[in-house]
Amino acid sequence: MPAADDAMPSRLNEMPTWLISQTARHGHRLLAQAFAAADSSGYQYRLLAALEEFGPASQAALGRRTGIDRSDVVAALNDLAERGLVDRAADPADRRRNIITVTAAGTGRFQQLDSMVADVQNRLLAPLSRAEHRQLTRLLRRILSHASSQ
Amino acid sequence: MPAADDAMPSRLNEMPTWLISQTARHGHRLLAQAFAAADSSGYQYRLLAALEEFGPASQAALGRRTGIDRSDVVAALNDLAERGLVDRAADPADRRRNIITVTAAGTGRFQQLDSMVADVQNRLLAPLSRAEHRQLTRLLRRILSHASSQ
DNA sequence: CAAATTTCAGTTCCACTGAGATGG
DNA sequence: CCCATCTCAGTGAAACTGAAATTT
Repeated sequence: MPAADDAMPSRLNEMPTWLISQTARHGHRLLAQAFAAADSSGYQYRLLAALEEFGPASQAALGRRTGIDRSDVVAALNDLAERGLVDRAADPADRRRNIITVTAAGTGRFQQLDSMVADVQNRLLAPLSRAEHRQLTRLLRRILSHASSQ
Repeated sequence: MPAADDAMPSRLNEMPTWLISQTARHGHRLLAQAFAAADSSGYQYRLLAALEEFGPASQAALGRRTGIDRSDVVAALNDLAERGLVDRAADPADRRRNIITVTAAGTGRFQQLDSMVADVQNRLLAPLSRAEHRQLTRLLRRILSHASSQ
């Protein structure tokens, strides 16, 4: 975090990578605080979101959909399962796989986390108008789709 | 990194914090690769930039100006000093302090790193026009100045 | 045989914390 | 006595790697 009382090198404040990473840091801090206060994590939220949207899935599929590493998927699902937010069951059709399913409690939890996350978005983008908000997401999506097509 | 062949939960792709952090990740990867190829680091670049712009300074001041933690400043300056890119000298006026000064070699190195970094900016923002480029930095600065005034 | 899945153990990078030693 | 500075050691989160066990 740049100190308020000491000027940053001016190069940095004009540099897109710097502005983007500072903004990402700030957003990440807001999210981390919110998840910690809810005794949860970004991994858990992302896994629940994938399960809500696509239905039951194997752990490997969840990892691919959420961009979470296979090892971290295991750990986050252990936590979700201990809390009764998801069920883990062997797949009868392919015994290498576990099929992960959201429980009713998991759906409730997800909705709670989801509105918390939406609130963070609003706080982060508070200084922007709706039009600017859309402008920003449009520009970022352009950069990302160009990046992934490389 | 989201897999190309598996759809992300649509919520995530509409979420500003997500888009910002993915973009930051991509920029960070590009920078890390470039710095590694030049056998340097982002910390070293930031420290050299602060020294170039503001002149000799104590380690604590460098840390405040660059947003680098005091511990990490020590380690990065050790590396820069070993390579003869900066000089460390005790401050005669305040013997708690080290005064850090860039050497001529350090200035040359900085200019080399600086053009490398500029190249990364251009590659990251390649899909945007100049006007969009300015638009993006303007929006991010608005978010950050609002964030730091909280 | 090769390939995919789950799991565990460990690594790397970055930001940060705590504490000691020195000095103002 | 309190505060600032420099340093070292270590912590914690996030992303990742390697390899073993199982199954396809």
